[in-house]
Amino acid sequence: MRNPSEIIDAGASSSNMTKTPRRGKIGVKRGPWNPEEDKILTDYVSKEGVGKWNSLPKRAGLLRCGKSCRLRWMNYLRPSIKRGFIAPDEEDLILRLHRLLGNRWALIAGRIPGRTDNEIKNYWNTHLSKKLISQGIDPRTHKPLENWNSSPSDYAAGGSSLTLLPSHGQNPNPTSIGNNDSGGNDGATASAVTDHSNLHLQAQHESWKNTLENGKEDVLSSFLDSLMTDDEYALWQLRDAAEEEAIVGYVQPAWKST
DNA sequence: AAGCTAGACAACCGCCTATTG
DNA sequence: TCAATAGGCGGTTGTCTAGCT
Repeated sequence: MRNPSEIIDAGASSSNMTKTPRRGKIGVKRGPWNPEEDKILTDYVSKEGVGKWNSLPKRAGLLRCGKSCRLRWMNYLRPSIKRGFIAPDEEDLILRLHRLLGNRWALIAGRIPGRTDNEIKNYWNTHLSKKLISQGIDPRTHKPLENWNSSPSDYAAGGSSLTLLPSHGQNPNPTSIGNNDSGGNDGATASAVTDHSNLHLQAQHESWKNTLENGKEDVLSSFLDSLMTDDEYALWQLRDAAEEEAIVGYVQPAWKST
């Protein structure tokens, strides 16, 4: 949160303001929203609908920039938003999705009803990344940290129902889309990626990556839906979808290439 | 009681992409 | 085809608050 709301005034200077904004439009209020502003925005959006954010403040009578209005609505005022405690199953889903998608917060939030990208991003940065680190797992790559020398029992610490080590005996540290380009500590885990199901998961990720890059959002969507229940099922679903939609040839699935 | 510190998270910023004229 | 604009996203900042010393 910021200072008590401030309005950027044309005559303001760094000497007579408690804090000089890094940048700001004249006559635009910044900082925390108050209940009156929330009500104005909520009333306006419920009457007129969302969109045209840039002109909305003027039309609604708010001294805010359009981006700020949009953010406030999307992250806090939308009726569908579920706030507060993140349940263990939600946490587990966030971890699974992050392992696949990396820091694609909006994409992750889209699969978790009632949660916003900002909320998930904050939760990740303040809770989950630290939890993974404490368990010797790199939160960016989901691979074991190098030089992490805690005892194995520490992996079990944490107390939640996290499914950090996926069921079905899959590779616990598959490549994380978008975050694995640097290579890094592959040596520590290379030997682990040997069994059949691990190959399946690798194929799953590779294929999904290709799918995303080529805009097959419908396939991606069904794939992500299936993540809610079962990774292995997800693999088969993706595979079937890829075959049916003739992605084969369009994008060669990883399981076809071996 | 006062000061300090770390955690939590709302809000802002800059960049990128899509859309429109 | 290009430029302007709007919308969306991820990274980061900075304040508040609770817990500790």
